[in-house]
Amino acid sequence: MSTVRTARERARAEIHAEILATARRQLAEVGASALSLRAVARELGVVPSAVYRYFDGRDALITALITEAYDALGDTVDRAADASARRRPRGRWTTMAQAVRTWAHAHPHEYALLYGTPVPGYAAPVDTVAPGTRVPRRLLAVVAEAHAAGDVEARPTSLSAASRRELAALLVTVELDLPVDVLFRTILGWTQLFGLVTFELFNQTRGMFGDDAAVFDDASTAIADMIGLR
Amino acid sequence: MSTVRTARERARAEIHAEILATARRQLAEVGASALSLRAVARELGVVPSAVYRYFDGRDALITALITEAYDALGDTVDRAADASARRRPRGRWTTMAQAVRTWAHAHPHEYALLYGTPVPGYAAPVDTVAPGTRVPRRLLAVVAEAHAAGDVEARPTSLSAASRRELAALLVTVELDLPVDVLFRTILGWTQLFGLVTFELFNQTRGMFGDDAAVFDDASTAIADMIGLR
DNA sequence: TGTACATCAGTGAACGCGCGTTCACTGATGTAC
DNA sequence: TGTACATCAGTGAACGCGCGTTCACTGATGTAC
Repeated sequence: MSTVRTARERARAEIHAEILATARRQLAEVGASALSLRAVARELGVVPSAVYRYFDGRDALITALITEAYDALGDTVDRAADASARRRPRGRWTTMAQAVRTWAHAHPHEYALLYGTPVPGYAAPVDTVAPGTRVPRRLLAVVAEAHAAGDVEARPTSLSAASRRELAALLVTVELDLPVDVLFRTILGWTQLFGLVTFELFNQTRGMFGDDAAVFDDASTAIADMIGLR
Repeated sequence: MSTVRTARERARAEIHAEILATARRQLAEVGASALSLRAVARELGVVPSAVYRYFDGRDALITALITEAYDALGDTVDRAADASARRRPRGRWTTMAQAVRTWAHAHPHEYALLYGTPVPGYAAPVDTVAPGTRVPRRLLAVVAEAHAAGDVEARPTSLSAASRRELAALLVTVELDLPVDVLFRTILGWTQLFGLVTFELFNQTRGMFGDDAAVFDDASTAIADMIGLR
């Protein structure tokens, strides 16, 4: 019950971290679907069953990696948003977009784990939902700040009654003061952004452009304009 | 050398088709990464090595499935484009978008095979590239028709010199007469469309809306507007 | 400070599973004369 | 029309692999008195 950690506790925390780090390394190398508990144990120089002292099994390991990855990307986007806090909303958006793209290219397998085909036989538990919403939440928050400052152009967007209802409900959930149209366009921007990154990473744009980065640059600006950010 | 097919030839073609059909069925059930040559053989009531008479191995089987799936989606979009040939470009676009979404929801694992995480250890051979470009080509063709008919709004789009160069080169490749801006916005629309469908299918929008279809409807219209289709 | 007991990290062996691919073979189908 | 040979679809057995998970165990660390 003391705050002093015993040697055992310290060792435990350390090895827990080492397992995660090794799993992360292997994820980066072979991808999620080829990630194996046995291989992690092997690399750590430990018998496979030993890992069970720390994780309930392979699924628990993957869940931990998903959470970690969502948080890593979330931190990246937060940093981009914070660093550009004094810039115009349009510039903030493109800064965040760049951050997402750069992270994705630096961590393709982590990105695939989050935004690619769901791992077969694995059902994401509730624990991963909250970190998974960090990026869209932050994007929305930045747009909401811009809106509050009068920096989002009004722009007529045709929406069905059903959509308006869905979007209004969502606004209540995220607790933001935003016109339904702006929320809608921001969601479009969010999906557009990740659609682009996914296409790039999964080779759908293969050979389309010699310089993907340049096109992405203009694309993220175009998205900011579409949303109406000034 | 005769055009009359021997019994052997007919049997061969039939079994080739049966293997593919079984593989397709299993793909739909368990997904690409869990697709197993042995399981296919088992379901066909044949010994695993027998499949090698028809396909060079698991990768060849997957390649065939990818090609098939691209063509199935390509046909679907072509049909949507043809069926809406007399409508306004804006309506054609949303019709095609709906077709993509409907097909994806009806064939989630096929969709994942095409647009999800690349299958680990599998390198898509050149054969799959051509069918893989059918959809974007057709989308572009429809926009080009609209442009020729004066049904695409001019709209200033800021593009870097590098992007303009890339896009101009692409225009030459696809052999279309289209302003660079319109090409750019169409590509954005294409990625946006698939970004939406992917997010929906891979559960990124989980619990965001009660009625995804309604929002998608408005989204595809918004994309058509963004492109400038009348 | 020293002893007796409880905790728990890591071992080692095993279970049961499925996979892709190879290879020598049998026996039916097709072909040439 | 009938025979001899060539082709080739499918068999059966095997190779070698790796996987996740379980369980009884040993021995070191921690705790209570």
